[in-house]
Amino acid sequence: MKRNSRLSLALHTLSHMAYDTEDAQTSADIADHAGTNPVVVRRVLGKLRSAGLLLSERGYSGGWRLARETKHITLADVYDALGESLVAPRGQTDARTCSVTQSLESQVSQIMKEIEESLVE
Amino acid sequence: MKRNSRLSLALHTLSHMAYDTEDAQTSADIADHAGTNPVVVRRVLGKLRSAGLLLSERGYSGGWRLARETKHITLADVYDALGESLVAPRGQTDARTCSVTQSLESQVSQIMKEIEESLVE
DNA sequence: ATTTATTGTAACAGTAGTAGTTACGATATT
DNA sequence: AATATCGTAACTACTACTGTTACAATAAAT
Repeated sequence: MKRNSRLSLALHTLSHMAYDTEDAQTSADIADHAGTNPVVVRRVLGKLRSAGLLLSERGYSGGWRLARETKHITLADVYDALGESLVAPRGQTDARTCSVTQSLESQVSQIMKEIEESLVE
Repeated sequence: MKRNSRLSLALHTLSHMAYDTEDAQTSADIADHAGTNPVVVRRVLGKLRSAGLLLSERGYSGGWRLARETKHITLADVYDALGESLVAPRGQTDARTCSVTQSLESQVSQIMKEIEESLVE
């Protein structure tokens, strides 16, 4: 794994969860499947939890599960949850970002909402 | 300027060029407008030239100009020209990338093609 | 109560991409 | 010959990212 594979990790995890909505997945299992580290998984999924897409439970039989059906999770949701930005370096999108950038970002966001089937796939 | 502002730089430059298709723009001028360095500009625009979106001329009154009207340059063209990748770290998209990633990338690419007005704006 | 399994998070190291910069050759106009 | 410009290599500094270890907090199992 190298750079910016968070979106990839998030989408993979959501895909797998869609097939097994019953059991909670531990970050260790997810990390194994994704070929990465549990802490990395917790970091990424933590953002999805903050956005209300996932739930996590601590303790003995804890783990991660979907907060809602994947049918109702759009690519835009995930994208936004991760705070990704196609154009501007994250953090520079604070105040006087130019019109071109802004219009583009808003368009990207709208477009994202049109792809819902990518997670059902 | 920090990270991954290439797409931003490319789009801005194309926008400005759309207003003045007559004169060739020097990398120094473009860099001034964008608040960056001529070499950085040449690096980024060089990729657009390789993709056939721009033309450059060396020598005395040289500079950069559009290879075609911006009406016929899509966001997808620019995105592809820069070799950007939303999901996978660039370079990892070589062989056995998983189906989820591939289907997503292809969808993103298709979706991009639907936004042509963003450059005309 | 103790053990065990799990998340949450901080801290740190190594890696790698990026922007910025300088330098200089190649090229074209004046 | 002088000037202006691109093309590109080389280098530095910065920063984001992943991977990793460590440990506190929590919850179930025994």
